[in-house]
Amino acid sequence: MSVRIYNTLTQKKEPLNPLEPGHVKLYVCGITSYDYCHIGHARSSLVFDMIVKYLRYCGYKVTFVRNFTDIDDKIINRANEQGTPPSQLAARFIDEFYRDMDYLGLQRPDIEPKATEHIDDMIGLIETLIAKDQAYAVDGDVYFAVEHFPAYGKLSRRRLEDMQAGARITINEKKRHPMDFALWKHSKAGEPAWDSPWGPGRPGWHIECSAMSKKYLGDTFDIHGGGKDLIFPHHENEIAQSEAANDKPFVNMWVHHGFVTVRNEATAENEKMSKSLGNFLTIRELSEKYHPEILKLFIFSTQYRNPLEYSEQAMLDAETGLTRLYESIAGIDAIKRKPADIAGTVITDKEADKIDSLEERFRQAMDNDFNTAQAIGQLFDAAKTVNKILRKLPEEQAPADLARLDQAREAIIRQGRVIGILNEPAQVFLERRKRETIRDAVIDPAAIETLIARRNEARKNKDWKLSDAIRDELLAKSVELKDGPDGTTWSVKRD
RNA sequence: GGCGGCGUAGCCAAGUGGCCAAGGCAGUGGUCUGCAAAACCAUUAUUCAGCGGUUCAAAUCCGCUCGCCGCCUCCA
Repeated sequence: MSVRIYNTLTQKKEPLNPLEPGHVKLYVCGITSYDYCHIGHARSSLVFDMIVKYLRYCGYKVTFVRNFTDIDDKIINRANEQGTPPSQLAARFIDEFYRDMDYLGLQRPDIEPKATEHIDDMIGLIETLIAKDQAYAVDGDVYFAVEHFPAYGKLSRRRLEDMQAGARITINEKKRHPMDFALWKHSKAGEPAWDSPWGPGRPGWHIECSAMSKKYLGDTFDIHGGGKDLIFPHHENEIAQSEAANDKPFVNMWVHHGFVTVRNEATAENEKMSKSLGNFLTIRELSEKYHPEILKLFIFSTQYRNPLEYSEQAMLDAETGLTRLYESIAGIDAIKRKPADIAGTVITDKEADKIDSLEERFRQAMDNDFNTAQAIGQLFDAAKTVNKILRKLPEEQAPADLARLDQAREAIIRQGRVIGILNEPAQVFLERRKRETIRDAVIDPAAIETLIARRNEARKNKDWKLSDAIRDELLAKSVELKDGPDGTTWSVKRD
């Protein structure tokens, strides 16, 4: 059994076979730092974090590189609008990015190279391409000659002729072929500039990834990832640059995740969330409303390659589901343990098997191109089994049953953490959730406790009318009561 | 126009040719409860957009039709 991953290059699921056995080298295109990150960036970060976590869980050593594009036309334009130096703007949004990543609870990649710190590497690569007649300099610019690279289009499956037909290509007299793309751009007065053999300028967008991946991962590495929108032109161009320069295959597997879409109220249709459409929701906004694990459960409830529609309702569903998992764990934590000296068991073979096979079923789902949706289904299935057992657990329990429940608890948490959830003690999560929901309640906890006491007094006197009146009163304020064997507990109902 | 993808229950979403088509949310009936809530049990797609084809066998493979989305311009 092995991890199978969908490779955009071959359009097939393929077994992962690292060039260096047991060591996966992964490069992911990171952000261009000129604005706050949106939920689409969150999906990207979460998906690759999950992939890294899962591969490590499987025993692989993973070297994970993710870059920052900190010099680019968009950065320059935005900096000019705001009257700040581009370098300052870029640095600021890298900080903001880290704040978002911390909210999501993500580990840092092993290496996070910045474009501006690798200008020399890029210049070296461009010189190699010019020497090989794969690139040419014109008036301080350098362009890649796509016609000199026969494999151009192999990732995005398009031919040069087809692209020209419908493309919106800006006419550029300097280019020999309309699809040639810039490796180096000469700088106008006042723009950031680095010295180069072609005069002062800055790198084109694509060359940084070719240069930095080569530096940190070598000429050929295992996996290169990014959003589907990067397939063309960004990744296509990276392949062209790297393979033309190195004369070696660039990347073995290309992994691309799908978009987050959002409903357009005007057209009632889903559309990609993007800056140009102005319909994006920032991670910062989400962080004010939702626990990060809710966002993760929402994002991983769909396989990473499929589109994902964001909605408040979907987030509320995810919250309900996450709470369900935590409550199941809390149920095990709350067992009043009185091990009895009995060999018997209340756990059926089928239930025992559900628990014993959880890890295996989880791995099967994840091995199949990181099918988190299916994997999560296995977690819920296990939680259901746990609940079933808890319900029939006697006051004095068989040690074997307690051991099995502890095993279940451990297994659910361990698998959950691969997708970034169940990181907190269940009680902490549930208590905090309760506190957070209290904020929305129109009544304070002390008053609730007073009412509960009055109601329990009424119940003792079998004054059901008063008892129900108090319960209804609290329910009207979204406070839900639960009468259990150990007294009455309450929670805030969300609607 | 070129290329890629999607269409599975009220909603979300798995399904790598062959036991009863996972799982979640919502719903319904029941157990429990003074009544509730939670939990549990049962139930909710004789069917996988439609039509053909391949096969002993297809949601899964092939073709066509319809609908939707994305890329081809910056984009996760």
